Amino acid sequence: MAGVNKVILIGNLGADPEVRYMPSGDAVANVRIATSDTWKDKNTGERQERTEWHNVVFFGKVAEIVKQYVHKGSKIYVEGKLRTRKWQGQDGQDRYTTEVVVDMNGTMQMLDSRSGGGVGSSVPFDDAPAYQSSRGGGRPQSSSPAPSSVGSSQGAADFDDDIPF
Amino acid sequence: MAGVNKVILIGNLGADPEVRYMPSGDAVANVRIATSDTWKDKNTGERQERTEWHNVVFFGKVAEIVKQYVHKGSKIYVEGKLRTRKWQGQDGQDRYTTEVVVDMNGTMQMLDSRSGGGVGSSVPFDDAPAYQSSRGGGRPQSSSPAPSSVGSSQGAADFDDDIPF
Amino acid sequence: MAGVNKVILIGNLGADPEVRYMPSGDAVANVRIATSDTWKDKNTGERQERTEWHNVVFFGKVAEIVKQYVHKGSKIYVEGKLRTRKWQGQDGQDRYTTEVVVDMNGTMQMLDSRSGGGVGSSVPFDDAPAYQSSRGGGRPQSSSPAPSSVGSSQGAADFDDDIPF
Amino acid sequence: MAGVNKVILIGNLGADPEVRYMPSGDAVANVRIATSDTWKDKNTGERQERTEWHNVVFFGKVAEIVKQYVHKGSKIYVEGKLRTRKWQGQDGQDRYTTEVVVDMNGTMQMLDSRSGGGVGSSVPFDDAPAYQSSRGGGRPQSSSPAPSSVGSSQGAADFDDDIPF
DNA sequence: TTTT
DNA sequence: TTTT
Repeated sequence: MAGVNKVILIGNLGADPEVRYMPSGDAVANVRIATSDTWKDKNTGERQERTEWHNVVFFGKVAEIVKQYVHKGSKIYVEGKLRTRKWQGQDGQDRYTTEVVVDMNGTMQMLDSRSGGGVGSSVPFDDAPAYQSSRGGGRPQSSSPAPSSVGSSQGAADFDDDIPF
Repeated sequence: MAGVNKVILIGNLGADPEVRYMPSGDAVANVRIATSDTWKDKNTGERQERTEWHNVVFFGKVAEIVKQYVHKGSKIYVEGKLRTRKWQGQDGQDRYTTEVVVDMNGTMQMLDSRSGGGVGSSVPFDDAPAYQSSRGGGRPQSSSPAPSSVGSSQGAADFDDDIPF
Repeated sequence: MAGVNKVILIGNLGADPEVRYMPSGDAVANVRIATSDTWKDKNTGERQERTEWHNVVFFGKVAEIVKQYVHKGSKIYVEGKLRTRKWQGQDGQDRYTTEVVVDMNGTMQMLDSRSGGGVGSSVPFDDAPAYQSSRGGGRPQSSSPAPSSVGSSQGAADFDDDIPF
Repeated sequence: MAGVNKVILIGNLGADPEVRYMPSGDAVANVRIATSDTWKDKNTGERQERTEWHNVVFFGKVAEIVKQYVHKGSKIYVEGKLRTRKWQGQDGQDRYTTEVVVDMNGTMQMLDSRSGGGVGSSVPFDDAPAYQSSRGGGRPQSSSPAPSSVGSSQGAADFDDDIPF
C-alpha cells in the first residue's frame, strides 16, 4: 500500500536529551522540542503565541550525535515520521503516545550558529557502546568536530556506514 | 520564537469522515488515515509491513470539502501541523491525544483518479450551515464539480474566500 | 555547512520516461512532470490555471522502477533535491538547467489506483544491465508485482540492497 | 488537476537581497541561497562537499521582511514552489530559469540566533512604497522588532493583513 | 557568492 | 520545559 508519513520540525529543546541503550547496543535518544505559532487576534489585534511540544525519538547513529552535540536550548531541524505507541497505564488501561521518530531514514540538523563547535570531546563515544552496532563498524576518532547534519534524507549529508560519524 | 511544525501524509481513510459543527457554524471533520511502511527483514528477508493510523482534523472550508467528497477508502494527500490535546479520562486523569491539524494554512488533495467526479450534489452544502462562516461569505453553487485540492499551501490551489469552492 | 534542499512534487508525466545507462551500468531515468495551480482571479472571478513542468531525474534503483512501471500520464509522488547543471549551448555560451534529482536519498511513489498492477514483465530487467550495479547485487525476479513506493526517505518503503525489489 | 509543488530550503545568502518594486507598489526580493551536501567518498574516504545555489524570489509582504532583516550570510528557512521562467537571450533564443517562489502561500524564517534583533530601524519601511499594496493596508510602525517568521504556511506564524508585520 |  |  505504501503512503507518505513525514514530519518536519524546527524548534528548541526544552531539556537535555535522555539517552538509553538497546540490548543490541544501539542508542536511543529522546528529546522534547518546542515549536511555536504566533498570530494576531482577529478582534483584539493582540499578538498571540501557542507553544507546541513534540516528543522526538532518535535511533542509531543520529542518536549518538544528539547525545554528543545537542542540549537544552539547542535549535534543531528534524525530519522524521509519526508513530503512535500503545502502552499500559498503571490502571491497566491502554494509553497512546505519538512521537516523531528519526531513524536512518530521517534527518537532524543543528541550527545554532556555532553548532557544537569545539564540543567534540577528545574521547568521544567512550561511553557509547551502541557505537559497536551493526550499522557502524568504524573506530571512534578523537577530537572530532561536531557535524551539523546527520541523516540519509535529502538535503542532509549522509554519514558513512564505516566511519563513526 | 517561531519554528516549523509540518506534517505531510499520503494515505487512505479507514472510515467515512465524522463531521460536527462549532457554535460559530464552522465545520470540523475528523478522519483516520492509514499510512504503511514496508521493508524486508534484515535476517529472514521476509517482507514486513507496519500500518500507522493518524488522527487528522480538518477545520473550516476544507472540512466542508472533506465532508462532501472524501470517504472511506479515499486516498488523500494532507499537509498540516501537529497538535497535542489534553483531556480528562473518566478516572479524572490527564490524557493526551496528538492530531494532525489541517486548517486554512494546511492542504488537502484527493488522489483517487476520479476524485469525486460527479459527486457534486445538485444541492451542495444544504446541510452545512458552517458555510455561512465568517471565512466564506459566498453562495452555494449547484452542480459544482469536485475540487481535487484545497488549501493555501504551496502546490495546492487556493479556494477563494468569497466563493463556495 | 550543511543545509536542507528538498523538493516534493505530485503530478503527472507528460511522456514516457527516457532511460539511459551510465558506463557503470547504473540507470538514469528522465521524466517531465506537470503540476498545476488553480485559483480564481481576484477581479474577474474566473478560474485560472497554470501548469508548471518539472524536469525530474532518477538515479539507480529507483530509475529502474520508473522505467518499468511509470509511463505517460502516471501520477506520482516525488521527493528529491534541486540541482542546477551548467552546459554549453551550440553558441558556446553557458546555459543552466535546474532539475529535481531523485537518488538513493529521494523517494518515488506511484499514486494511480492500480499502480502498475500486472505490469510486471515476465522478463524484467533483461535490458537493464544497470541492475548489476554496485548498489544492487541481487538477481532479477520474474513476474514481480509493481512496487508502489521506492526510496529511503520517510514514509516510503525501502528497497533492500540485495533484492531486486 | 492540481498537484503538489513544494520546495523546502535551509541555507545562507550569498549576497544581500536585491529588491525592486512592481508598478502596483508590491515589493519583489531576489536572493541567492546556498545549500551544501557533504558526504564521504566511497573509495578515498575523503569528505566531499557540493554547494548548490538557489534563486529565490519573494513577493509581497515577505519581500519587505527580507529587505529589512535578511542580508548576506543570513541563514534562513524557506518554503516555496518551483517556477520556470522563459526569457529571451540577446541572441533572440529562448532561455529558461528556474526559481523558488515564495509568495503569500510560502514561508520564510530567519534562523540566526539573534534574528535581526535590534535591526529594526526606527523608521521602518520609509523607503518601501510597496507597503501600500492591496494586501497590506496597515501603517508602518516604529521600532518594530524583527519577526523571525513570515508566511501563511504550517509552522510559521501568519502576519495579519491589516498590520504592517 | 554563503556557511562550517 | 525551549526560544524570541
